[in-house]
Amino acid sequence: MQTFSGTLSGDRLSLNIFLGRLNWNFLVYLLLQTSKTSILESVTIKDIAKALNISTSTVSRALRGSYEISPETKKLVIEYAESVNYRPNPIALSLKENRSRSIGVIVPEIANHFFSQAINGIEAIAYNRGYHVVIFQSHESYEREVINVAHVRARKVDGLIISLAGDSQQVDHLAKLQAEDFPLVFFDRVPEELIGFKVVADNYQGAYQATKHLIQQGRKRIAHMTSPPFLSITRERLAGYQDALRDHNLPFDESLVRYLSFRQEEAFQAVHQLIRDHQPDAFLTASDRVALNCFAAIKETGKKIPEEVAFIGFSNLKVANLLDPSLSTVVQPAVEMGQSAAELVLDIIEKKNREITPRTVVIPTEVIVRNSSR
Amino acid sequence: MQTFSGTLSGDRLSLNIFLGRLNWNFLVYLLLQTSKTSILESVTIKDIAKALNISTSTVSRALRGSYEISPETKKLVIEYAESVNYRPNPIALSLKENRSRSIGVIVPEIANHFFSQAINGIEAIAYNRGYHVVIFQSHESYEREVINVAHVRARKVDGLIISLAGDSQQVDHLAKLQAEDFPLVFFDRVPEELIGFKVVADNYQGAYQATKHLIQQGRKRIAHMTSPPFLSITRERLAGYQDALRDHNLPFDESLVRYLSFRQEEAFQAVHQLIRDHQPDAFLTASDRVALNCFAAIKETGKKIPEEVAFIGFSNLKVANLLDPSLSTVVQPAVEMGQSAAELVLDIIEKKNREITPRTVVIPTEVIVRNSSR
DNA sequence: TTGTAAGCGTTATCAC
DNA sequence: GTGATAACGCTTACAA
Repeated sequence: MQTFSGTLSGDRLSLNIFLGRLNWNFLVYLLLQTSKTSILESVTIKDIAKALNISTSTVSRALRGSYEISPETKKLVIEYAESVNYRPNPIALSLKENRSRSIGVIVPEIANHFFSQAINGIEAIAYNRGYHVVIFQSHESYEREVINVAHVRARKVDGLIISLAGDSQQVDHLAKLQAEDFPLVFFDRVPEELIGFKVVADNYQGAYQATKHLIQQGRKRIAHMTSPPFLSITRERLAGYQDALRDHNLPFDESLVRYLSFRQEEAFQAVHQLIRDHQPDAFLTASDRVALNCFAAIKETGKKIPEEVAFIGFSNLKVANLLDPSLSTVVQPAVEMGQSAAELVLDIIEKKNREITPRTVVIPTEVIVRNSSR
Repeated sequence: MQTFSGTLSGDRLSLNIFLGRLNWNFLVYLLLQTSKTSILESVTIKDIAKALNISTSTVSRALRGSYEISPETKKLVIEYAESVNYRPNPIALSLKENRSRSIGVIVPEIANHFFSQAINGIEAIAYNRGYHVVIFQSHESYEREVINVAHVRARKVDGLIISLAGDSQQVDHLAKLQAEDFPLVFFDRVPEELIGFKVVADNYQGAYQATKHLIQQGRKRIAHMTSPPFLSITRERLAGYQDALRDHNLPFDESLVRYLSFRQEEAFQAVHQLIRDHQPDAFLTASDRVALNCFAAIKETGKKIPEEVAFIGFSNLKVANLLDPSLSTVVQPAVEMGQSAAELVLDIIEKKNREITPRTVVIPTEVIVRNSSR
């Protein structure tokens, strides 16, 4: 390794060096054209440095537009980089900077319109702000959720948006993240026992308005088919349902409430048993999945909707609408919730220094009534 | 930087060094207990090496169970690593090995049961074989697809499974991947102009059987609502439809065929116009999305299904079943297709040397008839 | 059996 | 204004 600075002079020598550069350039150019460009390996900053006979640091600085590089060098580097289709290696960057310009999302299930639309909301915001989104599924299992959280951290995502698995009653793995100041936003299915950043739908109002609507339709025995009792969404909706009954002087009958997991047979059994033993004249159902399961179950019993039993579910507008335009719905504001969660987590990531204080963002729900005839 | 090899001798000096080691260990141990374990940074091989006063290479080898390490050292390292909850940094590994033990999946839309279930199939296989799955959406846009392909490569995924965007009539970006010998499997929406690895449903048979069924029900004017004409799935289904008509001596009436994009209004208009001007007595519809759009549109016209018009669509069993148990379906074998694609791409990745020759895997479809009464 | 050092692609900190 | 060098975490020749 030699440095010639100050020892080089005279036309002849410079000329040689100049020729040397040209040859070198040409050789590298050929190499790039053949092996490099066409085979898997991609162009690196080093390749550019060699080709242009300058140092990698200069290339790096030129590419990031550093002020200390001369305009000519800058131009040369940038144009050459473009010509060989240089792309910085995000993995090398992640290793160096210990971050990945990406956020993780853990949802119970992707094959669920609520979550897939929420992901669309998240992606829209994330991409606008220069982040990638990496998706993980817990499949409603606590264990997989824990594993996913570990992966998310190993992959050095800069933040995490999570909706709890139906199974997750322990939240130590998340408390630990919080303790480490890792940017974390809870989404839809949030843990009540942790304070932190949360984005939820206005489940209380949704349930209240839907119940009120059913009552105003003259319904008196409104069944409430809902999710597992330890989820906060369950409790909020139950409260809205109860308050609406109370405000309209109807009794709260516990035997009209059923807590369901997400399995289909369970909904079938519960609906059949209810209709047989408790004569409900209306159903208010929770979440996308539960709503669909119950809707199918009711249809199967042969009861006419809405003539014999009214039906209104928390669900995705699109799904409900497409398959039965008469289906009234408490719209789950999936996309908006996703957007809000993404904005929140990115704000936390980027303003890491000036602390933001934990807060809960409540996205309004809307009750869409499709068929008010009885 | 100094080397003492050969210059160290004498009891006193060794003793000092030994004491120095002990102190150092203790210090590092404290550090690990406090800052390292509890704050974001995770334990590295270096930390372990320091703590145990051995070299990083020894640690590395011990952890991967190399035969050249003494059993005692191995035990020591492995136990210590466990005790501090060491996890190898996958990013560093990716950088070193120029691969990531992950496969990319590009689908048009995640909020589509066919694709989200296919992803479930892919994930199941991939995880079993120690790979991660990274999901990208093209949102039916050619441009986004090209960008996604670039990202996929930058992220150094080891292989790619792709279902073309509704928009993608050019496939240069994929031909390029193929030319570079990048492990690539086409899935469901495959390019006809490229030879390569493909996994598709048996669309021809599905359409043939469904049409045959409708004919046997006494239908004579069967409309075919399908996807854009340049997609191979479209052509295959059309062929099945035509052949079934021919085999049963029914005329093929071009005015009963409609090519639809994936937008809802389009389906509505087409259905209304068909019913008004061409009196179809049955509908055979393509893909999940088109099927649902058309089903909703038919319902809206007020025509009774199946009394006035029969309906059978290529769709996801679960969706169709849940929302209308009477809906007959050509089942899209989403999960199986995903599994098959994953197996294929992993085989290609892992047997990179002994070449596998391109092939097309055809997954059987099944026609499920739900309501045969007229 | 173990240690040293180079390298994966990039940037930051020094020099000069 | 530019170049050497170290560092991010890990593996692997090559030495010892």
